[in-house]
Amino acid sequence: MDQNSLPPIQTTARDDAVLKALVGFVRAEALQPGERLPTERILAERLKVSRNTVREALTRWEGLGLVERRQGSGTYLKAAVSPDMLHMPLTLAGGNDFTSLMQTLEIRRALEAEAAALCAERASQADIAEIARKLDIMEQAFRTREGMSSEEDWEFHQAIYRVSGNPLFEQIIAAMHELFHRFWEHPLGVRDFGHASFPYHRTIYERIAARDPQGARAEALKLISTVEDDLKRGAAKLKLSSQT
Amino acid sequence: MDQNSLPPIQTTARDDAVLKALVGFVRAEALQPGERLPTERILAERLKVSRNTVREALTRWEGLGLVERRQGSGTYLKAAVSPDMLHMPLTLAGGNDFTSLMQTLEIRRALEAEAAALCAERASQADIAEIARKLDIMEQAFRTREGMSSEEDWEFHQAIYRVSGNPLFEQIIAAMHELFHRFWEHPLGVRDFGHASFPYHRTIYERIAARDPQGARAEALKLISTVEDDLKRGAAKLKLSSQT
DNA sequence: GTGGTCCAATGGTCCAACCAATTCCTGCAT
DNA sequence: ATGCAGGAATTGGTTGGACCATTGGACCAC
Repeated sequence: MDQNSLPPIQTTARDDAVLKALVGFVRAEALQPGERLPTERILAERLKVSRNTVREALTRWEGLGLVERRQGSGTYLKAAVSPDMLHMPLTLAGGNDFTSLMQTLEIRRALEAEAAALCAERASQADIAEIARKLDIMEQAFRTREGMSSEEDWEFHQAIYRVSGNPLFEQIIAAMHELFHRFWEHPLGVRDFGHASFPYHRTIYERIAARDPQGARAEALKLISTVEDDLKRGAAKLKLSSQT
Repeated sequence: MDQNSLPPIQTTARDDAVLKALVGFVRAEALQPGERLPTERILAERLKVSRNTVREALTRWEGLGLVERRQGSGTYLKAAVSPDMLHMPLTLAGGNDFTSLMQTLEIRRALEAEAAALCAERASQADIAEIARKLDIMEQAFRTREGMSSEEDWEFHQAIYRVSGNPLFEQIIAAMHELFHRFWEHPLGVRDFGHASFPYHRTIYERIAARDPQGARAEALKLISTVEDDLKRGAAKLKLSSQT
């Protein structure tokens, strides 16, 4: 017998019910990400549950990154919701050491390469133009400020993830990017960190514009490899300085 | 001015502090997954916070799958915790439909290819022998039972992830695998689902044994492509049958 | 305009009680 | 002794009400 044919009965599931109702509300009102949803007090009154129960439900959504709560202001939708969402919370035991950064980077290499390939397959002319725009901004920032800019660089890559047509790429890499962000400035004391990756941004774009998935994948792999090299260089330097 | 030089200050972070304290407690007591942690009332008293605050913190952990709460029994640890965990809650819109499966598969293709390449770089002779063993088991199961076996196939791939030296690969793919396990059996009614992927398991192994990262990556990409084709075939079939 | 003050709205925290599920122990019947 | 019904204690789930801290806008003096 399929054990799935007899799911456990639900006697009480207050907060789940609250979330279900909230999904219905968001869809009924056609709320977009960024908009504010009703106050906890109003929700509690309307749904005939305690405010604490509402809060537990919202806490869960906050943990999933679906809403953001701002004291004194309200609760705001952060992502689109749908009745049949699947949640896949991953918790990775990792630290701030060299090994963790390297492992994270390997994941990013995998996803970056695939996203670039998919992007080259699926990009419309408008998409390609948008990526070109982000590339220009990034290159100008590079020349003006004499170095890689986290912000504009990140925008460029995000554009690629978005055009790939698969939101999971952006979600996963965004989570890792947050972890990386503090080191992105001057990781491990390497001054020109990221310089070597600069030219590959344009080559990736060119392969995408040429609708060449294999080429885009190859260039993305090269880009991440330069970052890995920078990281290794920094680690070696750190090891050396600790020996003195 | 670097906008990072003025980060937002943190005035209150009660529940975060609770979780931090809880991490310390778990490590101090060397609690293993499955063990019970103190009751909410005791935690509230010890930490000098309200029980509500404790509950909000535990709700977050429950959402992340770190603990399990059983009414009348207690709260139990479900996974190892560490001070510097990285949380990556993924949400895929749409549940069991074709699009979700496809998007998940694209992520898997990215990770599978990279894991195979890293595996080819780093595998020791013992590692290669282990993978060969898993491959033999899988191939025998295929011939005996006249079809792909989820179990043995999964074991083979897991072995590759493990040898890649990066635990993140296995963690991420395992989360997705668990989520879609029910569909891996006969997804969308395609009988011989996965048959086409069979020969590529051996070719991947051969490229790994030959220490050929590029080749291993290419073979892994081919393997996932066959699965994608199967999926598309199933979707087309479904669409056709729904039109009658 | 600029800056300051006040105030209402809103999320954050706290408390005390009760409900519901679970666990465990007691005591009775066998 | 054994087994089992039944109740008491434990524990998470829910409720209602209160107060605190932050926000953002309205209003005002300069």
